[in-house]
Amino acid sequence: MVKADTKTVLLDAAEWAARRHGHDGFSYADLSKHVGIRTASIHYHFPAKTDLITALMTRYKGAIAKKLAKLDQDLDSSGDRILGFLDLYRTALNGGDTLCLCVALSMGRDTLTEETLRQIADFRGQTLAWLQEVFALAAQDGSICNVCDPSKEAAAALALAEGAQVSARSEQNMQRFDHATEMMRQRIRSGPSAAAL
Amino acid sequence: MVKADTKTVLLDAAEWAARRHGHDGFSYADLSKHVGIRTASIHYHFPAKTDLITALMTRYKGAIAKKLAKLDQDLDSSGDRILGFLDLYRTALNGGDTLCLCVALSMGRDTLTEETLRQIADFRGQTLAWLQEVFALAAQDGSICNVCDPSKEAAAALALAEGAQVSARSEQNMQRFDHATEMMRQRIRSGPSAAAL
DNA sequence: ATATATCTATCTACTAGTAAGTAGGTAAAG
DNA sequence: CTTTACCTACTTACTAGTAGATAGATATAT
Repeated sequence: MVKADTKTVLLDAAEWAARRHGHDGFSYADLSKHVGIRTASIHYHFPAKTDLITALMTRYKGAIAKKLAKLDQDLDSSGDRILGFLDLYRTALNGGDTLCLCVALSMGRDTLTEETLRQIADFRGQTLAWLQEVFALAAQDGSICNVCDPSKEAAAALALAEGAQVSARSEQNMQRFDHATEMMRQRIRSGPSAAAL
Repeated sequence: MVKADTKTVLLDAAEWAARRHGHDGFSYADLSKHVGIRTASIHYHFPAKTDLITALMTRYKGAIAKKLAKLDQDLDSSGDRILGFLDLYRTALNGGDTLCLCVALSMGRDTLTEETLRQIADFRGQTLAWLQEVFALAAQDGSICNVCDPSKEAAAALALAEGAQVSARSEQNMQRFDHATEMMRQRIRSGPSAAAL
C-alpha cells in the first residue's frame, strides 16, 4: 500500500464523521477539510451524498462480516464468541466518540433513501443471523446459561449491545457500556478455554 | 383547557419533531408550519434552539417521572412494573415513528450544549434509579427470575429498551421491539395479578 | 515518433435552498 | 402606556449539488 487512494481516504473520513455525527451531522465541507480536496471534487467520486452512504454501508457490512467470521474461526465456544461480539461493539465506541455505523445512521432515518434503509436492515439481518447461530451452538455446548430460543436471544443481544453503545456514547463513558453488558457476560461460563460438557 | 397555549403547542411540535428526526433533523421552519406562527415568532418564546431543547427535556423528564410513579402506584409486583416499563418504551415508539426523546437527542451529541448533555444524563439517571429499585424489590417478591445485582439489571434493562427502540424505529416495525424484549418478559412470573411467594 | 484525442482528478465559481438568529414595527389587551 | 405576542424583512453562514476550465497522464492514429 504505497498510494493513498482518494476514494478510500474519503470513505474513511466519511465513516468516522457519520459514526460521530450521524447522516445529517456531517457535510462534504467536513470531509473536504480532512481529505484536502474541495467539496466539488468529492462529487466527482461520489456524485450524491447517498452514493457515499451506500458505498459506506457496503464496505462496513463486509468489514463486520469478516470480523464475525474471524470470531468463528478463532473461538470454539459460543460463550467466547459472544464475548468477542461484545468486545467488537465496545471497540466500535472508540472511547465514546463513535457508534456502530448502523446505529448512527438509524437516527436520521427519514433523510435516508430507501436503498440505504434496506442496507441498514440488511446489516442488522447479517448480525442477527450470526448471533442466532452462536446461541444455537450455545444450546449444545452449554457455555452460555439458560439459553432457550436462539432467535429471541439474538434479538435481545443485539438490542443490548446497541443500547449500551448509545448510552455510553451520550455520556462519553465506556463504563456505561461495561455496566449494561455485564449481566450478559456473567451468563457465560468461560474459563480461559473451558467448554462445559 | 380552553386555550391552546402557544408555548405548549410549540413544545408539543418540537417534541414530536425531535423524537422523529433528532436535534439536527428539525428546524424552526418545521415548527412554524405545524404551529402556524412565523419562525421569528418562535424565537420570542425560545430565543435560541438550545432554550427550546432545555425546556423540552425538563418537561419530558417530569412527564416520565410521573408515569414511573404511576406504575409504582398501580402495580404491586416488581414483575408487573417491569412489564409496565417495557410498555412505556413500546408506546413511545408510536408505531415506529418516534424514539424516546433522550435516545433521539443522544445521536447529535456534539451539536448539543453542555446543559442539554447534563439533562440527558440526568434523565437516564432518573430511569436507572427507578429500575434499580424495582429490581431490588424483585429480589424480595420473587416475581422476576434470577435477579442478582439490581444495579446491573437496571443498566441492562435500560440498554435493552433503548436498543430495541432503535432497531424497531429504523425498520418502522414494532415486532422488532417485541422480539428483542420477549426474553425479558419471559423472566417475569405474572399471572393476571399473581405474585409468587 | 509525433500529433490528436480522450480520460482522470482536480480546481474555481456558482446556484438554489435552508439554517439559526436579529432588528424593528404593530395590534391588542391589561 | 406598557407589556405581550406576534409580524415583515433581513443577515450570516452553511447545505448539496452543478458548470465549466485545466493540468497531466494515457491511448490511438498517422
